[in-house]
Amino acid sequence: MKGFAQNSPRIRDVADAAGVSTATVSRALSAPDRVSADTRAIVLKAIEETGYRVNHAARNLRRRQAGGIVVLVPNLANPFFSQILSGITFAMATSGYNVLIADTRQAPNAEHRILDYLHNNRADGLIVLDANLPEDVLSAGDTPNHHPPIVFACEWLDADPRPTVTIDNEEGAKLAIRHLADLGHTRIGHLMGPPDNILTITRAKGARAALAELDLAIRQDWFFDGDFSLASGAAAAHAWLALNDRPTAVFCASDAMACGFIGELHHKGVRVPDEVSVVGFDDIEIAAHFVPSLTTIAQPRALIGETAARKLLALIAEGRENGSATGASDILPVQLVARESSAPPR
Amino acid sequence: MKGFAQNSPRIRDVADAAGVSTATVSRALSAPDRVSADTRAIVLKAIEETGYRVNHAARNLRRRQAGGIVVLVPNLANPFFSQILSGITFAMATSGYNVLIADTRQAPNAEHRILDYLHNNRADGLIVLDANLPEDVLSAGDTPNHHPPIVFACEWLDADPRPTVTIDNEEGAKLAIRHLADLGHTRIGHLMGPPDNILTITRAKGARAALAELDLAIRQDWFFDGDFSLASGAAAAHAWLALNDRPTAVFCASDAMACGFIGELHHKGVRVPDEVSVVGFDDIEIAAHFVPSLTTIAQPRALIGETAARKLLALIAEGRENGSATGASDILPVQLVARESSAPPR
DNA sequence: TAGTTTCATGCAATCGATTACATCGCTGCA
DNA sequence: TGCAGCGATGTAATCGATTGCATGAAACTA
Repeated sequence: MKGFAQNSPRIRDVADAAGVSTATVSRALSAPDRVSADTRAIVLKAIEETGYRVNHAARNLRRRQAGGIVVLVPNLANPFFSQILSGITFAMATSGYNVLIADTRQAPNAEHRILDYLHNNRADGLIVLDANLPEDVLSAGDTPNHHPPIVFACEWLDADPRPTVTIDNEEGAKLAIRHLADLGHTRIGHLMGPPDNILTITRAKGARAALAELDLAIRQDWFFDGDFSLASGAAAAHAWLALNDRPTAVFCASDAMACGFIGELHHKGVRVPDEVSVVGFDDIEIAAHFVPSLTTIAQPRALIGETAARKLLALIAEGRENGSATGASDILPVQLVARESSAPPR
Repeated sequence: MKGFAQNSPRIRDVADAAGVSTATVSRALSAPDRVSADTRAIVLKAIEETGYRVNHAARNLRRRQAGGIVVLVPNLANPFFSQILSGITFAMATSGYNVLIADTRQAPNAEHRILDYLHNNRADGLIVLDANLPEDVLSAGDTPNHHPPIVFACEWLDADPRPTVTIDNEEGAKLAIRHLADLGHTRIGHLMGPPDNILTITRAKGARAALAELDLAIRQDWFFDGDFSLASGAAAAHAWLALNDRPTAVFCASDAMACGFIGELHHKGVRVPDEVSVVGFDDIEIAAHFVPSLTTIAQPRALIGETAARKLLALIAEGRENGSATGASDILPVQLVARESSAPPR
């Protein structure tokens, strides 16, 4: 036995069964209006009877395409991305393209494998959720003709012309700060993401801008370092506790950090929002069920994935016909969701 | 312009550059010891110079394979699965196989597309994380030669001979119940998953067995219905509150439900573990940071994914050589992690 | 030294679907 | 009646890598 693929019917078998040529069968499938209605019916019946399935390898070879798109995820184990993936697969479901996922931070030689994806094999397009890839991997200018279309989602490269799907991060941060100020807080801190990350930078910028608008203090020691993770949120709790002069509210750049922060404070006997108010960012599913439930900036994760996928499909189709690759970018709206973790200061 | 793939070098170009035949180039890549060391070096250099990348469509066509494996996930948006996926992609990274993901509960006509995966195209193997697929889709007996190898992970079909990678669910449930009993609880309830799910059944069975061993009450009204989700945990909180005669501890079949349960009780002013102890199942990342931190049964999710992937690779390789598809199954160990959400009854 | 084996390599068929081009029969118009 | 035009279909080349078989050289055996 050499495998299971042995005796599966080919397009030739269908053609014979239907009494037509393979070309007609092929057309009945991929260009239905190029065959007469009668013939199409006969072919479809023959396909049914033989149990024929197209061989994608052959189709892709002939069409000079890969038949799939690749999603580069910084960390698959991070639940934040699962709903984005869900949106992507949803939008891709009817497209005929496969969805491949690759974890960019995963050994071994991830970099080499990503290059493999980029150089016009394996993928007809890419959705990149990680803008912190090695510089050269994503460099825009070089040999543009050898890259499949790319759409950035969530994260992006500054001053890069390629299309992106993002949310209004700056506005989100402002909403958070204003919300806390509205509650009466005047001493507001910010727990940031990883240093080089564009989201970190943008959200911190928004936070600063809002604080400035409101004439509130912007204190370096109230801007805590983190990396979006639960653990870094817990670590920030210690930093907060160590301060002599503490902010009465902290805006965290991710819900995960907010949960870690609150959880660790709880262990130390500090109550939220009684002693400190907390606002998160993302509105992950657990946010509504956390104790206390988490005030946060909601971003439409599934929609981000869906939008990015549709945009990529459009780019692929466009590139097939002519070369006018438009790089329009979408900015999806964010929304403040007020819950228990934020309250007026004591 | 017709696309980006236009002028990418073919194996012919490499052969010309190296002054050898295409056969030799091909062998230098896929069977290095069939060419002399000298030739191999020359070929590798030529590949480097030309920037050649194999065309996977052509390779797969010739090799009569799909070049990828498919993971069927019941719900991609559920973070529980992301770490399993992470383990799978990790184990697959060096294999040369692509990892495709498909959400089995996603419109439209998901069923049809799954059949597509099953019938020896697109995928050289499947990892199935959802044992509740339509019967006929996964029926074991029919036309076995037309199915690629399948490995079930997490969930499985009862009395199905195909290989599975699971954890010891029954033992996990027993650990949870015994832990609560050790703390002094005698009135213990169980929040279950979706009715037809094999995990629900097995964990409930383990819970019942442990309660029986300990001579504790097994009360129908203390077995709550759920579906593994946060929302169903919150709903169960209302069921618990509605009881006149309440259990002092509840073992939940998933961490998500445990969090939903605790969160909703919190809203109603009921404190955990003061008024009721809670034990979860899964040890998702947030469990350690929840308020209160969650006592739970840890299962090695990344390892499950990794094990399933390796098993599948072995099956694929095996099927290529001879037909002895061994169906050995792995049961990975679980572990109780005691945290704050469980304490002696008042 | 002649015969046999082994190793490295080349030649060319092959995987299965798509599609440019050719063909054929009709319709419609002059 | 004759011919352009059109729609439906067939023929056969093609996509690019792999691999069975053949070949020639080198190494080994008797």
